[in-house]
Amino acid sequence: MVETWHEELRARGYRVTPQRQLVLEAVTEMGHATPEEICSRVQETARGVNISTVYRTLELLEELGLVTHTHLGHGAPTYHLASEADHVHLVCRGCGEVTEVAPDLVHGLVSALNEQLGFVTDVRHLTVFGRCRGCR
Amino acid sequence: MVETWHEELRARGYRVTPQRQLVLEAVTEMGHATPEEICSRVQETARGVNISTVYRTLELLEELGLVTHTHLGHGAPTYHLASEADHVHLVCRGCGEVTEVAPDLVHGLVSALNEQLGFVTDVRHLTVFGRCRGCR
DNA sequence: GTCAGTGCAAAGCTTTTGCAGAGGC
DNA sequence: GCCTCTGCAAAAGCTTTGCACTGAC
Repeated sequence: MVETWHEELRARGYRVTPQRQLVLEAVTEMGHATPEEICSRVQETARGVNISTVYRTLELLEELGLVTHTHLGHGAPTYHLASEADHVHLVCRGCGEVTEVAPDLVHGLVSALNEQLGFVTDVRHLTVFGRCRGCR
Repeated sequence: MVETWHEELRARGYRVTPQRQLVLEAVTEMGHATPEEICSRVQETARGVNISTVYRTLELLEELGLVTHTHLGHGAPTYHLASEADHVHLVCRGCGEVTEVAPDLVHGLVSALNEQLGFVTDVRHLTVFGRCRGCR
């Protein structure tokens, strides 16, 4: 799977740049990260990289289907690799902890929405708020 | 249930003001609305009301348990009455339409999370992204 | 009369945009 | 060499804050 996305980029008339490679690397290594965090990580390697480039790159990578984002609360969205196994996010209002759970937990919900309403759920974007065991 | 929240306010050392009454009325009438929209609505009655007052009031009303908010995507959160029947939000990525569905659709999910992980779901804050029938 | 609440203006934070120069192809 | 991408700076969108005046009690 080495760098096949380079071809994908070129095929669509986009260019392969160091910034784009670094952003994708950062997302790969960090798992869940905000644009700000990704930018900091990238800047450890290439100091000049601008936050607006990170935003533009994330938008591009998302369009290509390489990354996705989720809203885990008020603030900034977090990005992670689209190729990671699907998972649902649990966010605890007490301690703020984010847990990933297997998507089969929501399978019933997804089927019901599809059958009853024709609504196709984007499972990767699903975030459940509540309170974890320790914070009740 | 007429104005029992007035007592609640006073009991906690807060005051009952026209602005607070108008904001609560607006939320009641509008269902799902952003702070901006609520402000506009309030200003139809009382022109001088400031957006920062709306923010401060919503925060207070939420603390009192009278209203809740949900994030329906990138932009501003939307507020609605906490006393409204619980419901889950479906947001279509195609047309942006927001649909409310009965919470029993997610009952299986909620039970599973509670039994398997001890996680208590805040159903009112649950938003499901995807594509509606017309936008597939 | 006291002190919480308000309006106003300014600042804060995240994200987007315009533009000239840099660099991938 | 062409044209996309980048950095920079400025603007835009949403929310918060400081402060003096207003008004609920």
